[in-house]
Amino acid sequence: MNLKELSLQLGLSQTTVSRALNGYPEVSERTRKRVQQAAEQHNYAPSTRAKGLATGKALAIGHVIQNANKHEMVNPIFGDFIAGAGETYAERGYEMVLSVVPQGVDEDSVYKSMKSRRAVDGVVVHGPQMNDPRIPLLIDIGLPFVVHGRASGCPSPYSWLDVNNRSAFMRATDFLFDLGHRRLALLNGLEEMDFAYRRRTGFEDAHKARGVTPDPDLMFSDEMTEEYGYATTQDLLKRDEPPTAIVSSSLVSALGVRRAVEEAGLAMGRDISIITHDDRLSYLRNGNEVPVFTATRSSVRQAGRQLAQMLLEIIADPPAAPMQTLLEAELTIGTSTGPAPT
Amino acid sequence: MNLKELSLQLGLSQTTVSRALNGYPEVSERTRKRVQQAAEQHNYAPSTRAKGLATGKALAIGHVIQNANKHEMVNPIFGDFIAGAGETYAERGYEMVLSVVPQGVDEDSVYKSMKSRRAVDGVVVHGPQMNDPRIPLLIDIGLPFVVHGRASGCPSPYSWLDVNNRSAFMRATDFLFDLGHRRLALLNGLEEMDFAYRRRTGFEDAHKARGVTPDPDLMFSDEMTEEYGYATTQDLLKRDEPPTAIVSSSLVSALGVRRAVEEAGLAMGRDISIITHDDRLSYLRNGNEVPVFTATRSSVRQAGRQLAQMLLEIIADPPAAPMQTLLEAELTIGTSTGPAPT
DNA sequence: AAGGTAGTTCAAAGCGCTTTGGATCGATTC
DNA sequence: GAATCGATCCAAAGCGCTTTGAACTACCTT
Repeated sequence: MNLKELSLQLGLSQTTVSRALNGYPEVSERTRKRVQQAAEQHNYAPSTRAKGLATGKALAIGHVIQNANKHEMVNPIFGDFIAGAGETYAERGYEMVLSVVPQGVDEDSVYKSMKSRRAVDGVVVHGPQMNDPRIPLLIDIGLPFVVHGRASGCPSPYSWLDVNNRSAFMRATDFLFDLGHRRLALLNGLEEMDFAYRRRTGFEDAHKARGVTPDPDLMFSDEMTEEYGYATTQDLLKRDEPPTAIVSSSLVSALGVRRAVEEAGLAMGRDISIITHDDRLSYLRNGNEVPVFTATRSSVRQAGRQLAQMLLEIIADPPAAPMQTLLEAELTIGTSTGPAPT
Repeated sequence: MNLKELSLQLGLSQTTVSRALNGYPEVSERTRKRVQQAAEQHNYAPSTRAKGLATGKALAIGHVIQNANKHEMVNPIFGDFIAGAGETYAERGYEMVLSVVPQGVDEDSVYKSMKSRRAVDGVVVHGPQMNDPRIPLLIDIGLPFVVHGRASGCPSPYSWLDVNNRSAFMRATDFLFDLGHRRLALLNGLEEMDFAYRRRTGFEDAHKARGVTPDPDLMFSDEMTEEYGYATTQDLLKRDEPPTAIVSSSLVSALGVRRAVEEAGLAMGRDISIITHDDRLSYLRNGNEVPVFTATRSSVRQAGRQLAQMLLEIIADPPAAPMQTLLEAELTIGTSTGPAPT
């Protein structure tokens, strides 16, 4: 069923039917009702393609997954973020287009192609790195976008939504200091990622505020796997002066940390304290009602929802200045932290 | 830049330019080269919408994420599956459209809408349950689809790609029997999921083949979280006659199992054996080179790639009979299994 | 020289929608 | 009674592509 057929059925012009369905005022309420009913009955919905062609809008937002980084790693937060963003799109009648960058293909060309094919009205930039080249590119080709995170070092302003990683990790570190800890380890993500840089800064700044010099031997950076948390912690515990507390960038790694700790016959919160960041992934909960780990937490799904709203606003009504949203992570107290052992 | 402008630039008709770019034979090689170069130079690519309108194809595949199940859980395998499927789409010039079912909206209506809006050429059905109602629906509305998994009890034939869950779990169970184990526990996923049903069947059938009656008190079914693995194992170990081996449906739960085991001062592979299914998720590896857990494994990313290929084939050239692919999981031996303690 | 042919190229229709610029009509105003 | 007006509705153009059917070459054939 298409517009033509439907309007023929109704004995109305295509114009009127189209206007009735799109809520224009120059259609009588009686007619509108009649049209809406007929549309429903015949299961009519305007063709996305035709509508897009006619309006010049794609009614779609692009998300690009870089497949290329080490180990073909899909970002574990991806699913939840997408779910959040998708909720917003669904509410607003937008479609979400996912583009996987094939091996050996330049990621830039994916954005250029999206632009020239007019396939999307805007894109979301995932996993920004420091000085991320995608930002100048997108500004250059004039494709609206919002970055999930920030990219330190980018000269031009741009829209973003980010968690205040620095303050989160500063608070976490402070919290440990308050508990009497002095030797703290940091299990961070890959340093080229902007969020990892900011977290390290928070960790270091908290040290400096207490007049403590952070020990480079206690700071690590890698892909945040369970194995990484386990192996690093094992190594740490073997040292002469092991740290009394560990700050982890991810719940996945924290599971590994916990394993090493328990395997060594130690108890979290008593012998060694652990704070982790928790993205509130749906399939990896930090306990049920009561959190297991003390954590800086911030729902990545909520971030997805909100970021999508920002992007749609920007598309609907391009603002003079970029939109920037900084979310604060909560510090939730679990059982993995306690006073420093004396 | 659009077709009209490009052909004006070149002094050719739109017809010729279109044909040159689409590889039709009635264009001289000289002209084609010229056209291709000009297209590249001006960054021209045909508008997806216009092309779709003209050809009647959407050049897009839909994936629907049900957001509605318990705990708003996004399936952890989702990211990797999508990444795999996306690779195929990218190679073949297709787009991937993700649709999140908003809370309170009927999932059926999402498929109907995709069909009536002609937004996609086909869809992938994720996470089939027993007697899944989506399958008759899709057959009814005539939207091509392939199911990732199977749906026991569906009367009409349909295309699917699945791992042989039954044989995988039968082999795993057999393997444990061969090692002398007799009291085996099963930590399965939610029973309404078809894969969970099949895995249980494999587990039970292996018992029957040995003349052993599976103990219902040792069989569990829940969402496959770390906590579930941990709590269940803890409980099991407290019993008078704890099982000597555990079969787990997911690596995430297996991590919990391991934690409970180690916390109890026992060693995997010596005091208690564990086999888990491993979807080879990129962010949750089963060890690096050497697997930690003995596991039935099958790459969900590869499944995504292959399933997407099937669907594209079906769309390009509808087969008389449905296409069905059964993948066999490998049994990889890690350090988590060993002879039953005597 | 007329006719046939393969190789190129093109004009125009059509895909299904939105939107512009009227047209129609009964009611209201002067 | 003519003019104005608001409320409805419509015909047709246009969005950017593909594809049909035809035309125009140059080159052979006979």
